[in-house]
Amino acid sequence: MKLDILTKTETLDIQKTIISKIRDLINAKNLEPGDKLPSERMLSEKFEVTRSNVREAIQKLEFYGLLKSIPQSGTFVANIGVTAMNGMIEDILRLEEPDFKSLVETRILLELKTARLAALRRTDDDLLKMKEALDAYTEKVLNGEDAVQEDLLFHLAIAKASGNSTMNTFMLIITPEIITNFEKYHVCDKGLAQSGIIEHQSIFDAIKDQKPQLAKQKMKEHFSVLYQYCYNI
Amino acid sequence: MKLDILTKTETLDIQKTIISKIRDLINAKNLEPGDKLPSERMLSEKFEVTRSNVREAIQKLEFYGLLKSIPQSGTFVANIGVTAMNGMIEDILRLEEPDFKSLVETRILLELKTARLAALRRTDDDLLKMKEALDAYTEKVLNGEDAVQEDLLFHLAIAKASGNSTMNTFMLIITPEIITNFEKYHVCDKGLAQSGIIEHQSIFDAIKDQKPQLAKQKMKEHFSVLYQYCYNI
DNA sequence: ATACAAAATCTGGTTAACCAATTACAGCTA
DNA sequence: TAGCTGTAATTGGTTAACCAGATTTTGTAT
Repeated sequence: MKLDILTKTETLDIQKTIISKIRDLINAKNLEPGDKLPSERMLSEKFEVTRSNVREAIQKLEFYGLLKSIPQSGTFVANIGVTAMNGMIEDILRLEEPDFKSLVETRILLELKTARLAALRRTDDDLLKMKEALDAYTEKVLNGEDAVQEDLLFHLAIAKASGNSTMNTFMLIITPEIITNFEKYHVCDKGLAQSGIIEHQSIFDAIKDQKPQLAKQKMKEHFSVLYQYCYNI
Repeated sequence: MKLDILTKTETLDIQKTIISKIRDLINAKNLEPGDKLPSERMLSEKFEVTRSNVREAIQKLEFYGLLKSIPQSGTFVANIGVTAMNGMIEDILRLEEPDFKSLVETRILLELKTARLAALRRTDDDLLKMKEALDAYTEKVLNGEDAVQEDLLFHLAIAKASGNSTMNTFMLIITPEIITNFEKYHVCDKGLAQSGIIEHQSIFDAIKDQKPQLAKQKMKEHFSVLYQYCYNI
């Protein structure tokens, strides 16, 4: 198990090394947007690593929109100049694992906004989905069961109703990590679920009645405990 | 070229099919958190697809924190129950490509916050990095050159100074798409760069002087044109 | 029957050979 | 010489064989 972690960080280190070598190469050759990178085989030979490693590194840079691979043709520099390329690669290399405080802070930011937007834009279908999630949550809590999942599904339903696909995606990305940390730090073992029913209902009503400011306010109150907890960690 | 696009969407469809089949399987077998999925080979045989396809689908679900692969052991359901699993997979399947409006909306949300946080938390080193980015931007603009890259690097420097790694990551994710769309819709071909210098300087000063509310306000003014543009698309 | 050891099997990950499409270029034609 | 064509090399992607470690099964001795 310990070995597994070791090899994993080792793999990450190799990837970071390759990424910085790709950056150096782009700088050395003064590659502009649209220019072609050397082939994966050449890079793997030049860097003395396997082609798989090169591919993974390229895919990561592709995820961040810096490169673009085209089958049977080559890998190309995206529509970003050398300056932005250098800056962004440096940022990517220094990216650290998100801490819990950072996750909660971001979640609150996103959810205050999605609640407001949902009140403005929710369709009737959105409302139905939110109602279903709300009922499922309420039932679980009243039965004294654990309802962390239903809790978050209600929040995801709001994100969906916000009509903002980017925020929806970001909520999906942070949700599992939030759940993990909740369980790790036992955030929800504090009888918050009961009061949660009323708070969720208030948020739902505000969105249903299309009152954006109220929805945001109710969401803020819902998170007040989390705020507290976050600052005391 | 058209074929390329076709095969790409086709690949995505296959992946979505596999993901939903994995969901069905988790439901059918009532797999709980920590339970093991069938091996990749069995899944590829059962679903009548290649193992590569199965691996890609699993990796996607791993990215969203729903599964966890352990070498030489198996793929396991993460610490998320069936309910959340079902809801999140449904959301992931329905995720659409982010539209420009959604991107801009999210960017503004993030940047108002990172500006405020940067004013509260920036270190002297952060300040130095921001100053460098600011000077690079100013010089380019004064020389009449295109400075979109330097513009965004300044904003990324702020995100970094915010001390929130999640928001920093999200900024990195949306920045290239913002750039692409800026060029696509010619957002910046409007002589905004000149006024941008003053606005950037104001933001920098507010962060330097550790005035969070002012930093947020100045950032808001900086984005007012973008707001306008976003609503008129 | 039980405890333990050894071997066979099964796992995700890795590697290298293979593929189809693209590209570059040599050579032919007009 | 200009333009075309066919062939060979190059490309990222795919596939199947392979690897090392974990797991299960099997066999043996107590």
